[in-house]
Amino acid sequence: MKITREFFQRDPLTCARELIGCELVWNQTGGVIVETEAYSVRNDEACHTFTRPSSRGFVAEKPPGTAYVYLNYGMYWLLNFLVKGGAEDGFVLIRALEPTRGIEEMRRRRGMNELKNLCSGPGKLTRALAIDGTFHGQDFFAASEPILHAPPVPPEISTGPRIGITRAADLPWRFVAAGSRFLSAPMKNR
DNA sequence: ACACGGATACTA
DNA sequence: AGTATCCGTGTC
Repeated sequence: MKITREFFQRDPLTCARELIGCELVWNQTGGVIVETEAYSVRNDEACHTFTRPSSRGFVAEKPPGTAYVYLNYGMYWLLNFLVKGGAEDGFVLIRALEPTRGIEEMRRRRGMNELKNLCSGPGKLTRALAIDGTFHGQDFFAASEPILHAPPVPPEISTGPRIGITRAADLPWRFVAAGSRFLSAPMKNR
């Protein structure tokens, strides 16, 4: 089932949860999303909109579902989707995939053989799918080819605190496919 | 444990 | 122009 723009016209927590299990495909490479994080424009000091005026402008101007891609630590592109038009605006960060498409091509781009290491992190999966800064602001729902597909059956989900942040580090806004071996880090039980 | 690396947004 | 911070990864 194809994901439409309306999917992203809800709050970030709902979108982050329901993206787990969806297949993300770009140019014959991709996988099933097994880890996401929600970021909210309101009451979330970890969201880019809290410290970046350019990010607030992005939310104001772009339609829901737009790709928000930025360079972190000077080396790794991180992929988010803009969530807008529901109870809260914000972003969903895509943190890990279970590889399904173009595995040999992703192995080449990553210089890695082990399947569980290809897309098990937000910086890894963008490199595997060849996503970079040119994707920032791109509206995938204006294109003909869908890049997101909903699963026939929603997977079981675990939640916990987000990874790698300093502000609002206590909020349990990380979502993973329960028991997946393709995560960026193990989920703490709660 | 540590180095790597650059955009963004501050200060002045 | 100088500084602080940042949603990470591979190798040490």
